Amino acid sequence: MTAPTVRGWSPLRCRGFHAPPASSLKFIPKQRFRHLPEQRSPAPALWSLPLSDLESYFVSLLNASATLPRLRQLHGLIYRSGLHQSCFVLTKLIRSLTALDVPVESYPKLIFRQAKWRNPFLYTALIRGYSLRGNLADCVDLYGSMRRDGISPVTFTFTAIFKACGENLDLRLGEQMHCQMALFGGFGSDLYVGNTLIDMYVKCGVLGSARKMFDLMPERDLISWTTLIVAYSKSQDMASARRLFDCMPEKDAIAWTAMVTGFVQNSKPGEALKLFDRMQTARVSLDEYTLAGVISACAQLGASKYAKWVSEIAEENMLSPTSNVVVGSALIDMYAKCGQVDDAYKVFEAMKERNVYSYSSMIVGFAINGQPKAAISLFHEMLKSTDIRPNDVTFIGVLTACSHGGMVDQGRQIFASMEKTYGILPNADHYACMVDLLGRAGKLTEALELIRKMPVEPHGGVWGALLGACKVHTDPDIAEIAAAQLFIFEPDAVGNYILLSNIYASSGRWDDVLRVRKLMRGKKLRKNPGCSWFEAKKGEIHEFFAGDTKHPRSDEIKQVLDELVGRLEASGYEPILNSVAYDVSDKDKRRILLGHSEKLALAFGILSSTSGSTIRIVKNLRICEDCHSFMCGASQVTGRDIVIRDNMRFHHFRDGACSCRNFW
DNA sequence: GTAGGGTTAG
Repeated sequence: MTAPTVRGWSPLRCRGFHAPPASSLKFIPKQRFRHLPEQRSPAPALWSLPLSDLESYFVSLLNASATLPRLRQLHGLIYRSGLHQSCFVLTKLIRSLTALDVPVESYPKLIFRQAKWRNPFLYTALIRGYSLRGNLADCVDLYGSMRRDGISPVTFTFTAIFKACGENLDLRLGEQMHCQMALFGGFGSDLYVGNTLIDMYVKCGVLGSARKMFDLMPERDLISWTTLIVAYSKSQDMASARRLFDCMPEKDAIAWTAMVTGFVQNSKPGEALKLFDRMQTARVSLDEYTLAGVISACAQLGASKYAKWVSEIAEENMLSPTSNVVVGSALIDMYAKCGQVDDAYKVFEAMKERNVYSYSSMIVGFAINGQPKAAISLFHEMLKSTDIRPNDVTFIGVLTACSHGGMVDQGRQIFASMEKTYGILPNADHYACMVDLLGRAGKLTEALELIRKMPVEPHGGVWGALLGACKVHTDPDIAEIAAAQLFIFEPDAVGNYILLSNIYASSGRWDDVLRVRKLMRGKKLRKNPGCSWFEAKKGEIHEFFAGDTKHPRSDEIKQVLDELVGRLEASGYEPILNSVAYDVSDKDKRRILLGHSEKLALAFGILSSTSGSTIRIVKNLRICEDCHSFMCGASQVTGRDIVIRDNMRFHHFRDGACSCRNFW
């Protein structure tokens, strides 16, 4: 055992004494001290020390003790040495106990009750114990006793209580305690107290009060600034977050990371990467947290050039996906979102440690890339050969897989097992998956019934799943019900109006089509122009709009497209004219269909890429039926793999078939 | 005693 050196204690000052070997602490029978040990005569060598030295010595032992049996042992020794009269030692003991999972009510409270003297720190240690477990009522009770005993609180007392108020979202009590604290004066200028108050107000959802606190603080540190930046970004106010960030007198890696991930969480991956670039220019070190945010930004962009770039950065910074579970899981998600599910699985396989994030990302990755069987089998493997328990997101992945794989019964079973076997209450998102599962299988009435009976309030996702299924199965009546709800939840989402209008168009209900168009005009909503992107070999992105002739190689593109249409028609392709939601001539419909942006992108892809390589296209809107059948045919006659990521999902076209099994 | 992270379906 190393001799302790805390608080001026030195072995040299205690002639003849050496710290006892660990084995000498074993002589106290365990059960005797289960609760409070009785006093016994001290061991001579140790107890001959002056009390102040003993105190320091025990505190150093307590600081180094991380297990309950060891703390019990020390407790015994403390009583035998007479140190149980020292508030300092007892405070440390209570703190060490509450840092473990020892319930405050049992052991720590007993020590507190038996203490001969109680000072503010001893009270605070127990209050903090309650606070750590989110037990606000007992925190405040004890604070009351403390005041009745005539003991003045210290800064720690208030930080513990404010933390508990934040955890419990109890704004009223938080404000009350804030006023109480003001009566004592002085505490308000304490940095820790100020920062904890900012955090409390943020957690309680009153950003205004948090900002006021921040503005009133006589001095601020990195934590004050970062807390507020995160609060702004969580409430989708990136402009305020950015303003604060730019005003920060100095920034550390955590502040930079908070800002980068703020952009990611607010679906601004481009901004996130720009800021990350600045972070690197400023030579700020990065860690797994930063990288996870950057990888997530790349995942949102979904372009493989970023995948390569970010993998290199990870390696340069010794953050290998093999050994770092956070980086590994983020990379799995990124590759999956770039449509490179094989690369995602390579990362997954190579990881030394996996957790529920790694498994969920991989399961979702398989599910959205048209490999439902792989997703389900990975789920079963996780249950069978690991101790990792699925969480709500894992079930989203599994249910999505069942839905895309048409496995209705299996989906129903898994959905039922969520609560029964895993204690996870299905939320509205899970119901959306079930509606999707039933809807894709053509069970539209059953899906509607499920929504009407669900115990949680349905949200836009649930009705959207139903509307999507109505598109696949052309059911304008149920579509009307779903759309009516969606127009309430998402009044400005153009896609829903378009979808309903397309369903009407497919059923030839042109009057209704016009009615929806009028509704859109009334709300000043415009259909987003269809746009597709193709990433060329060197990573440059080529953009195509529907009917676009602006590309420098437009003539060649048209030539390739005409040639392709010829070959497709020879093998039986017939344009799906229903996909045009305008009441125009068939000739015009054919012309409009041929101008769809993904077809232009495909033609350019064929023109500019090496033969045999996969053609990857990203599209801003949902792929139409005609383009879908066109791509199936194109993959067959050209022998090329085509991957299209539309705004809903991935389509992997190979040998004339799509991974989505024609349901999307 | 106080600040940053990765997985979510239509």
